[in-house]
Amino acid sequence: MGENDVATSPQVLRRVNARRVLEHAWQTGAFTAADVMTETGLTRSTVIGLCDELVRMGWLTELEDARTFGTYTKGRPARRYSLRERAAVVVGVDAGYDHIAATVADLRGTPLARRTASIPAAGPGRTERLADAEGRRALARATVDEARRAAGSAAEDVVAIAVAVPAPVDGGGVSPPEHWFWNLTNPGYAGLFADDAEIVIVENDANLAAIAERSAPGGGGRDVDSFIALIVGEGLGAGLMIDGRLVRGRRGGAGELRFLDHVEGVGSADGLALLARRWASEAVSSGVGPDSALGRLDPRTIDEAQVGAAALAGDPVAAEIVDRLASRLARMCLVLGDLLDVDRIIVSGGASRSLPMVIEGAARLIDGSGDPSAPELRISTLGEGCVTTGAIAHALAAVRARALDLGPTARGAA
Amino acid sequence: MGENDVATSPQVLRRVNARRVLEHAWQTGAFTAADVMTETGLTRSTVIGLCDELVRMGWLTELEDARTFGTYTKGRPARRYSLRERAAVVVGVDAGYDHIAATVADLRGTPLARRTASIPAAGPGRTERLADAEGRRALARATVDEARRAAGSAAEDVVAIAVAVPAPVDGGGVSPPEHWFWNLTNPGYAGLFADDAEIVIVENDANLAAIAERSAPGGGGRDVDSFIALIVGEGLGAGLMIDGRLVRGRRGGAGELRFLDHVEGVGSADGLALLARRWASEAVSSGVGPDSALGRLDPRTIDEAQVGAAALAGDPVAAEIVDRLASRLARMCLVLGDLLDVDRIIVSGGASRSLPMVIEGAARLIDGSGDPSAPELRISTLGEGCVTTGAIAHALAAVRARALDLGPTARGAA
DNA sequence: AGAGTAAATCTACACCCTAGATTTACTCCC
DNA sequence: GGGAGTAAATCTAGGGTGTAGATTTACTCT
Repeated sequence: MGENDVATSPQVLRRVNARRVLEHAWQTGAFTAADVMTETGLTRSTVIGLCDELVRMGWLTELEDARTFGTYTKGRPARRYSLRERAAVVVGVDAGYDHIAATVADLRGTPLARRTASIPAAGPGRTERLADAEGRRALARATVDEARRAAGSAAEDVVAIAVAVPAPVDGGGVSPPEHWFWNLTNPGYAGLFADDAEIVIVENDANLAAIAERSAPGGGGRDVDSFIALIVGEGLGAGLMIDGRLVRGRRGGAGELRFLDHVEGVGSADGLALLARRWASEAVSSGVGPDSALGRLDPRTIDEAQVGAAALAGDPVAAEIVDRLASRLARMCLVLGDLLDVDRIIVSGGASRSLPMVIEGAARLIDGSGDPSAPELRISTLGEGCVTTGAIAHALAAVRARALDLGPTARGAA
Repeated sequence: MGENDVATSPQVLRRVNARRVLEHAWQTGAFTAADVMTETGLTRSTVIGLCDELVRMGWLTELEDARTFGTYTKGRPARRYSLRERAAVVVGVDAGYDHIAATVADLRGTPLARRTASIPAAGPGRTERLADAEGRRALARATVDEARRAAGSAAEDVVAIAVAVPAPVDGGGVSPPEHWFWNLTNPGYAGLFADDAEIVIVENDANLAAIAERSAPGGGGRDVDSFIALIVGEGLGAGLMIDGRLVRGRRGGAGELRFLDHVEGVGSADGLALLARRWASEAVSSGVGPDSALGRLDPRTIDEAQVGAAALAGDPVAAEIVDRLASRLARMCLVLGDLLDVDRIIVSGGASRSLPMVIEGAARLIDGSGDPSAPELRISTLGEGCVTTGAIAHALAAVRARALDLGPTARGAA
């Protein structure tokens, strides 16, 4: 009755081996049958059969330039295959509170085009943002479409979309309803893009940052499989990568840091940027000595970058703020490191660049704590695009996992 | 050259399907080929072939009493198979600070024999224990051997041993060297039992409690796959079961609660029993009113059970201690629940029985906190044997995972 | 004893992989 | 330019594993 339903049979083997070959292609660039043979232990006949099948499906291309390419020395030249990077594209969306960015990437994660849109503040006070839920949905869709067109891709080429939001997200892409901020920043993106791609993922931004760091050069890497990606900016968010996998929790809320309200020496989950501004503004309002350049700034528009710059220049008021922030961050990291036993905490987000001395100071405090199990604190090497990189990586991982199930319709023409 | 090494071939399928059949046997009791067919989608021929193979290996027995058993109505009676529960035994060891208990169980986890030994206190002050590392190793071995003999099992019948210790443990069964307590309570059990069974596991006790709760009636269960097992007694330990799997951390230290030192309203990772005694002793020493029965006790030997009993009897001093403990526990649970987004926190360990009002009080405080994401606090339904149950479950899980690899020598006579 | 029934067994047959012989497509060298 | 030499590709059994469906078997019920 069912045609391609159960099939607990030899055919399963074929699928398994096809996956292995495709996975090899994904990790390696151009390759020959011999490469796959040594890695998988399969016979040449089998490997070539599988490769041809994958070519027919559209996932691989045959390169046919063994000679042109320098590798060949003697003997019959090997057929060379490689992943068809442009068989489809994925879109990584960073949908923050004050901006939306969409990046289109090929199947290796190489960015093809990027479009960003910022959501303006309601006033100079920098707190409320203009766009409501509906506005955000429209903006997200427009930004994604623009990026896709800029990449020269058709709508059917998009096989996966991953959206990063600064809110907890459950397995179905839904954020808990209890917090207005979460409802605003995740206004149903899963439903919005449901028809645009076979795979649609909505995920917490810090979780995606953690995914990005896992494969980053200075990040998790092969040896380090327990770490936390901490996004510091206006707020705080943590992505928990423990034992090589993401810890999400019941409704995706693992890594929420409200509990810092109750931690001595921290007291709130406010971000470093927010606090730097607030403390600087307070200090200036109540008057600072003439040796501080901060005193010449307007306390209402003071900026965390200004605090960071002043601290670097040796300003005593700014230095004190940096110290307070550093000890706060250090305490936070020690607490998280103790409970979750991670090797490393990797900091990204706006404040990691505008206030580098805070991270450095906290790292020194942690090193000096004498705790042998204390985590190592690092600044992300990925910079601004950390979250987007993670979204693309996550989307690609989903594509890889389901590659053989995806209908050929979704993957452009051969 | 190698005989049974790679084998990326049809034979793999056979293994996969054999595992599926064996897994069915493990979950179901007596079964027929038809049962497996509906569950796996395999053909009768295949299923029967696999069953016969598993019988030959010793994992299954054929029952041959389709008629005797009431089930049969019409048609040719089906052959009935079932797991050979006594094909091997596993041992679960609860190696605490002040006691060692070994339970021998069959392949379904049914306990066959149990032997316990307590490690006496060095003095009436109840702090230091007599046995050193070497003494503990000897005692553990003796207790395991006695339990095994009591179960009527030969040494070769033991296929797996799981040891629960109140210390963090890494993947190799080793505890971090930095803490004397950890070195004392895990004096190299992995090496000690290495030759006694094919599978030797050393694991943190709270982690094993979490494993036990997962399959307990009131515990995790199918619907709840994020929860924390909290062991309260002299100290505190947490087993983190998030998204259906155990969170262990770099060196097994996830769930260590030293960070509570820095949490307002908690302040230390001391256990409820310890604090109950300390606070009661302090209160009595500094004098209590005549309406408190505690005043008649010797402050040096006062016991947490006495505090619990007094509180139940309405003693005001005890009630205040209980209240303090409850608010401490509630705060702790809210912090853990917030960071890890768990459905439930399940409390076990000595203090959950001697101080039930503390748990109840904390549960009320959490309910009353108005936090919609707050976890539900429950007392474990497993009682004393929680850790042992988890050790057995964990050992069995390991056996099931590797069943087909285990040589037939390890599994008694047919 | 005979009909009815459902499990067990038996008999193709398709698929997948391996192993080894053979062929092919090159380079290198005289 | 025409052989070695070489390593990949291809071809040809052959074994293992599953399904599908006809046939046989072991019962119960009448």
